[in-house]
Amino acid sequence: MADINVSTAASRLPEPETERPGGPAFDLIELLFFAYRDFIGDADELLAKIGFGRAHHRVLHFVNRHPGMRVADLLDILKITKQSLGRVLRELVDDGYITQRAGPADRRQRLLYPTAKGEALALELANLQTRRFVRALHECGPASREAARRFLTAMIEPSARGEVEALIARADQLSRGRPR
Amino acid sequence: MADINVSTAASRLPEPETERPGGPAFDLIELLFFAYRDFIGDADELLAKIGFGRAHHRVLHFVNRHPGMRVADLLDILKITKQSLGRVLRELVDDGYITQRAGPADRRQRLLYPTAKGEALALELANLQTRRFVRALHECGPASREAARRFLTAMIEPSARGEVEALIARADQLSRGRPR
DNA sequence: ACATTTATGTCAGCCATATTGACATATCTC
DNA sequence: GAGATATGTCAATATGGCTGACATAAATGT
Repeated sequence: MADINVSTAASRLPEPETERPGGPAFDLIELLFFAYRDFIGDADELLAKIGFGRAHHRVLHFVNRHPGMRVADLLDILKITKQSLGRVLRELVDDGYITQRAGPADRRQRLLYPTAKGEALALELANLQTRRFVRALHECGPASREAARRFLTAMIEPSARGEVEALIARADQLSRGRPR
Repeated sequence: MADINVSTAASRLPEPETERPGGPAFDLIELLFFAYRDFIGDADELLAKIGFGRAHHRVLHFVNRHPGMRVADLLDILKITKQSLGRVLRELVDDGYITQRAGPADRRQRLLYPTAKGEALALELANLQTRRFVRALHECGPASREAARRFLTAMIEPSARGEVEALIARADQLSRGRPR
């Protein structure tokens, strides 16, 4: 990052960088911006190698977390249209990362499952991002994982929080059913 | 969010949702995903009303934080090409949010400044996002602001951390020079 | 049984944001 | 004056969204 050409006289004060209590939290805004950029960047690199983008990542991630989910559920989580999902999902199916099976009770449904190949990729991507969390939380001390969980949860729109927590709890229970 | 159609039998265990210590941190990954989505969503709504997108937001934000910055610096922070910046910057200038002035020392430079209108919009956007931080941190207790800062900083790629911290410190010093 | 609704998919066209490559202009530096 | 630098612009392309319209199969309701 090139040096920003601002008044050279300004570069001396070593004061604490606390901003006015009532003012905008520019520091947090920017830290979250850059943190998220690097967090997502971990996956981007790997995805680019196989010709996929973030859209593929999101779809594969949620299908892997909730094997057997319906297309409608995926659309609802991702908040995109079925047309947008269409191409991405087709590519994931064509390349053998996801399979579709008719629902046992309702045969209109095309339930989505990761293949072994899909699971492997999803895990590889999650491991990359987990590594970043683990490193960061290690720097932040022992209780920081729960603190981070609480903080991130609190950042979610209150009206959506319940759904997100339920989503995570459901997936955790699913994966507890089929360990390692 | 529609209910995800998974085995109904799975929905009973009220166990703690801690995952295996060594496994992927799916919960954190998803919490950050949804937290960032809502964080950016605050601004998206306001931007949509005036026909702008996230690209405009990013440009306006950094120009407002570093008045007088060069185009090259902006490209470097945003990590986009000048062609991509081109349209967005032109629209911001045409609509009176940003002005360009030739550099006093080097007249090839087009230093970027927010107009009063641009400052107002940048502040409004930052206030929206700050409100979310304030609410979340209030839920997390008194020391959580510094904890969040440390956590988010730790999430940034170590090689980029110095630059980001310097960027924030420089902007804070700039704004300290022209209070409220 | 038939009409309607639902779950899914697909075609066509549009928009926003990014990319690469080539080239133009003004200005600074040696 | 030659060359490097800061910026801008044109053209073509990719990705990932969108809306609207329409198609098919299967479930549901009367």
